Amino acid sequence: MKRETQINVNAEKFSADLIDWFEKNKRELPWRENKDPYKIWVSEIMLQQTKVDTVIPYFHHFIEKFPTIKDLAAADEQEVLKAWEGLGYYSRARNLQSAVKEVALEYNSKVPDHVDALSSLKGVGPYTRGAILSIAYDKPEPAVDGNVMRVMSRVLNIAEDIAKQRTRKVFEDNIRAIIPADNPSSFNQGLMELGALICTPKAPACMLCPVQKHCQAFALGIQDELPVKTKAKKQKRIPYFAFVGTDDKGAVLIEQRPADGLLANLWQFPMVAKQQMDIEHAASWFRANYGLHVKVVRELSPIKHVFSHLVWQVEVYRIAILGGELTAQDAVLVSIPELDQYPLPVSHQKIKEQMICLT
DNA sequence: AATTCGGGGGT
DNA sequence: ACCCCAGAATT
Repeated sequence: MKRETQINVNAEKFSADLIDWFEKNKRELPWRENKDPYKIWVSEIMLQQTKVDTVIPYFHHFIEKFPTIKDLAAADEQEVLKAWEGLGYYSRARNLQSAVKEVALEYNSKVPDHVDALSSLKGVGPYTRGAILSIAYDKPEPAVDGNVMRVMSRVLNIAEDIAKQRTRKVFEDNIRAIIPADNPSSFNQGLMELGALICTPKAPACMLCPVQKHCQAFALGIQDELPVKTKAKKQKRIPYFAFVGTDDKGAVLIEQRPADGLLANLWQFPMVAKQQMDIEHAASWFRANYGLHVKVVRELSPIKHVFSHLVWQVEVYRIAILGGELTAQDAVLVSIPELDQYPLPVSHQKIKEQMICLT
């Protein structure tokens, strides 16, 4: 018979062993220095689909630049994106600032401590909501991320596909039945820490596991079979041309990407899908789209950049801007030092490095 | 329910 | 290559 929750574990003893291990073995992380809900919030957004080691330097810089809700609410989006440059999933940064503005305006700059108010904030989903409520406000709410699903799929022997959206609810139901009211923060963080350090995706360190005696998968010797997760499909490859152009004063031509979609509002060197333009027609394409008279100088090193769902293969050309008047709305000519103010995706940072080297 | 959003590191 | 990562928004 199938049940909503399958509590084949002693909740009290499991929690006690988990929390005891966490308190003794937790890593010292910058967002664990205090319980400032704003800092917890920023860290949770940065940590979405992103490893701790990657986040740490970004977190330090971000908090130094935007120490409080009011600072972030008052900042230019451009500055926020620049602080996020290279971290990826840039809508996180834009949604975070949007939500912070909402908190500044509607909640007197205090991060909400209730489910409904938190959920209404942009970029705050079920996981982040639970993380803020449990870690910043000590409320016994589940915070189910990939770590938690991996750990609990093994502890409770749950074989549902964790790639499915609805599976998260199964784990939330189970966590609700186990999470202790007196220390939900260490419980939730303990599950994640355990997933990161011991109960790893491959070759979990079961011999070092503080909750080994509670683990169904270990008892059955099936820890390597869990969790069950269907495979993602292959990325689509898209070939592009990109152009590094400077005028007679050494100013560089860049353009801002659209406000929606991939790398929204970031800046880039002019780029066009190969499918849309033949390189023989580059000069007339620039005349038509930018109002500029250009000449292709030579080809630089191509860039290959892999995203979650697609791959850019970019042929890069050095061009000279000989004249004309810039007509493209979202394009600007900037000096090399000024270029540092503009947030570029990593793919175009690579192109920028090539250009700086050759200058 | 499936797809779209980045980028880095491990194996 | 393929996998994963303190997921959320959109379609």
